[in-house]
Amino acid sequence: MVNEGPGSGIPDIVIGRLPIYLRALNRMLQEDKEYTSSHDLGQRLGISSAQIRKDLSHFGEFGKQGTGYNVSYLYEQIRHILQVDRQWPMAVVGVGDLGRAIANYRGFVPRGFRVVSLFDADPAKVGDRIGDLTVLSFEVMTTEIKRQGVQVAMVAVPAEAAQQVADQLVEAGVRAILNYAPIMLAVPEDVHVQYIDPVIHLQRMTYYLKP
Amino acid sequence: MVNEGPGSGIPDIVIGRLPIYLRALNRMLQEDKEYTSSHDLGQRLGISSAQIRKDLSHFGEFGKQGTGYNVSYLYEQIRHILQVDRQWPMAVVGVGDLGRAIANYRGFVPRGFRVVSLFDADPAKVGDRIGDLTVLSFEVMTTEIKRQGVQVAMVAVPAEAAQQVADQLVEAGVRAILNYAPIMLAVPEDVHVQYIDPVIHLQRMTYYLKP
DNA sequence: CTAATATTGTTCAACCATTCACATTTAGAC
DNA sequence: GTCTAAATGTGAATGGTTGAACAATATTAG
Repeated sequence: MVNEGPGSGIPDIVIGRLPIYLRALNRMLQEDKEYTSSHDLGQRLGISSAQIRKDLSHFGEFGKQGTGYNVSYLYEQIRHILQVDRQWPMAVVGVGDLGRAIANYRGFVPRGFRVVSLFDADPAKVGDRIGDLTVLSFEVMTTEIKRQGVQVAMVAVPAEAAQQVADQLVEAGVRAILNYAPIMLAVPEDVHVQYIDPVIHLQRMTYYLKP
Repeated sequence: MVNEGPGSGIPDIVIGRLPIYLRALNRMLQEDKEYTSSHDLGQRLGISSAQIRKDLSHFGEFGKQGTGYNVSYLYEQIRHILQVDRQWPMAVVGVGDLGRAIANYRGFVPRGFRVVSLFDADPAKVGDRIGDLTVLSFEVMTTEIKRQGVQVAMVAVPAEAAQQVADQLVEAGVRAILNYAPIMLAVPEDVHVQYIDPVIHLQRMTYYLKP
């Protein structure tokens, strides 16, 4: 089977696991591991081997019976499926402590992303240099994002400002937003949003922390 | 029905949505909204009203027919269920840019958590003051965590160090770990782990970003 | 070469989660 | 006081995801 592309009916939950497989495969590459199996991979990730085989089968046949999967080949295939076999320029909006940490993070580039512009509403921060980038004002955000062809943005502003920022990003052509503000964003159907709120994860765990 | 507590068979996916409901309810409180409905709440969150009613029904009957839910009452009930109607002392391990951002974040306290200690392996960082906390060395980590009764920790160290840190945390009595390092942790069954890796979220979105 | 072992891709059954639909209750209008 | 509209909580139906099992195939050992 060769089945790929959006709207082709591959469950979103399957797409959500591919990056996890990718991360594990990358680690295996670093360990100079040449072959793996669904069982091996599943062991590391706490996922059943059947599920891994089924997930991959949505996109093609990547393994060999008896042998398993060539790590480097499978890695490249999944990179291609997820479209991270290229580099996505990314904008970061909000340069507080978190925005700064994001801007300095070295982990994006090897995995398909690169921060190319920083924005903040605070005039006191505009002009600051972080790494080799200069913080820009909200006024130039739309034109700058358009100019650089940015389609992916990370939002690290206070909750109160997040929706307005998102609106401006969408207006400028951004199609994927990773939102760190603790609020749901309303965006057009064709714009993707993912959320990161550490407190949500913490609260999910305390439920189970009975004495 | 009065059904609460771990092992009582409430699906984990339901527990995972409660913090999201809580966040929306908190926002309604700020807006001085007195009543809400499953429909209203679902609208804001992009969740069906039926699902919200069913989720809540696992824990009791919190609404009134015809009227809906009293925001403040439902808020307190969910806070109680999740055990965030108290303050959990929290340790942060790894004081790079991210650890620093976490340590300075003002969003934990109003939602049930408080960072009470910081640790780093780098002797150059030990002794630094961040907010009103002093960075401590790994040597004193176990004793300090035990002394303060910390059960919740956030890990913001490089992937290579994360497993070792987790082992030490578990040894010290930590039962819930929020891991920012891009690697799966092996922990005993009764220890809970949640993961935050922004790149995972980004890669999940680029799949859909076909031209 | 043959037998034994390992592993894939896929089918099917079991399980889990979501949505539908409705009886029931409440508030508010007239 | 009665009627209408709004909303809950839940049982039944639907839809989706996971796991077990197996035929097919590759590798390795003898």
